[in-house]
Amino acid sequence: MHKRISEVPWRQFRRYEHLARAGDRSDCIYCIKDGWACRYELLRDGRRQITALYLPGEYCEPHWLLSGQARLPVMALTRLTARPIPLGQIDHPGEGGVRNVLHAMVQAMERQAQWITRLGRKSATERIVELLADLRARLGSDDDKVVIPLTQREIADIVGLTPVHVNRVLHRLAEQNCVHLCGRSLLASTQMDHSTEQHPCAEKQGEQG
Amino acid sequence: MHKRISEVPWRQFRRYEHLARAGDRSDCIYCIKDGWACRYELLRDGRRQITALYLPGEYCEPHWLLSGQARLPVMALTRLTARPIPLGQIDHPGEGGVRNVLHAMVQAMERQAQWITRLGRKSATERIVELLADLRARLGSDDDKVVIPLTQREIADIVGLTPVHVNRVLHRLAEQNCVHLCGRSLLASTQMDHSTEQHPCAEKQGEQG
DNA sequence: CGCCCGGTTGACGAGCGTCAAGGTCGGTGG
DNA sequence: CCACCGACCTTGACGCTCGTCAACCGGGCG
Repeated sequence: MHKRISEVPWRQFRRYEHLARAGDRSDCIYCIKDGWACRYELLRDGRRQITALYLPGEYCEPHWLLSGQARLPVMALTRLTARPIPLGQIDHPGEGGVRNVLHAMVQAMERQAQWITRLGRKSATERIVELLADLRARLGSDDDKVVIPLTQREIADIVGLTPVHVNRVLHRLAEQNCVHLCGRSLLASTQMDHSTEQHPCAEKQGEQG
Repeated sequence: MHKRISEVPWRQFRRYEHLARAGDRSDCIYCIKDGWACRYELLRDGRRQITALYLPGEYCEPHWLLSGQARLPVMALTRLTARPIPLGQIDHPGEGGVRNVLHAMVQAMERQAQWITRLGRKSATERIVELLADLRARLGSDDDKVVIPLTQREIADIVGLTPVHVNRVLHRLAEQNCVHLCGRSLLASTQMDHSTEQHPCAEKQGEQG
C-alpha cells in the first residue's frame, strides 16, 4: 500500500460483511460507491426477510441521521466500496448535505410502502418482475440487459418466497425472454418493463379476457 | 354552532373521508386527536393494501414535512378528529416541534420494515396476532381488552389476506381466548401478547413436536 | 319495512412450501 | 493438473395454506 489509510475516503467491505449490526450506534452514514448492500431481519427459526436494498449511488441508511442507531443489521451482498460520511459533517461541501439525505430517506419510505403492497397483494411472478424492473430503474442503465448480482436465495428473501419457487418463476420468465439465466448470473432485460404494474395475475390470460 | 370556525383548532372527518388523495400537495400534517386513519394503495383490479395506520396521538403523515405531498391516499377509518399543523408553524410552541415529527417519521419507517417482514415471512395467524399486539401497544391501554374498530375487510387489507380467511383465523383465536368477537366488534385481549414474535408456525404443535 | 353492509360457513382448487435427490460451477489443496 | 468440497442451482412429487365462489344470516339505517 503506497497510500496512508487516513487519506482514503472510502471503506471496503467483503461479501456478507456487516456495515452495522442490530442495535449498533452509528456515527456515520455511507454513500455507496460500488456494490450492493441490504438491511435484513432474522427470525429465530432461521427465516430471513430483506427489508431494504442499497445500490451504488445511494445512501445507507439515511435515517441513521435522525435515529443515530441501526435497529436492524445491514450487510454487503457483494464486495462493497462505500464512503463513510460522519453525521456531524453532512453539511460540509461535497457531502451531499442534509437536504439530500432527508430526500433519500423519504424515497426509502416510499419504496418500503411499495414493498408492503407487493408482499401483501401480488403473486410470485408479479413480485419478481416488479423487483427486477425496480432494480433496472434504480441502476439507471441504458443497456438492454443489466446484471443482477443476487443469488436466488437472496431474491427469495426479498420477495418473501422460497428459493425453490423463485427458481421456477425465473425459468418461466426466461422462457418469455424477460430474464436471461447464464450459469449463475441473472440478467434482467427491458422486455419486462411493460409488465410492471399491469396485470392482476400476469400469467394465464392470452386470449379474450 | 356557537363557535367561530376560525377558532376551532381541529378538523373533523367522516368515516371513509379522505385526509389526502394520491398526489395532493399538503401544507400541513395532522395530529390525531380521536379516531383511526390509514394510508392505502388501490390496484386497478380492485385489490387494496393498507400500508400505514394512524392512531390517536400520532402524527399523520410526518414525512409530508419533508416531501410536501402525499404519494398515496390517506383516509379516515372511523369518525376522526385531528388537529392540522401548518408546515410552517411546526416549531411554534405547542406544535410538537420538528424534532418530534422527525422522530415520528423514523418510528413509522421502522414499523414499515416490521410489516415487510410480517407480510413476507409470517403465516396468517402470526400476522393477525402481531397486528393486534402492535395495536394494543400503540393504544397504550392498560385494560385487559381493547376495542379494535376495524372491519374484517380492513384487517384483511392490512395483513395481506382475504376477508374470508381473516374471519376463520379470528374464530380460531377466539377459541383460544386471544380475541373476543361480540357481534361486529372485535376485542383484543392480553392473552395473546406472549405469542408475539414467538412461534415459527404458532398453530398445531401442542404435544411432543 | 326493506335494503345493504358486514360477517359466517362450506366446498373446492390453486399457488406456493417442503422434502429430497441430483447437477454444476468455482475455489482450494495436494 | 487433478481431486475434492461446498455453494448454488435444478427438478419432481406431494400436500398444506390460503383464495375463490357461493349462499346465507343479522343488524343498522334510511
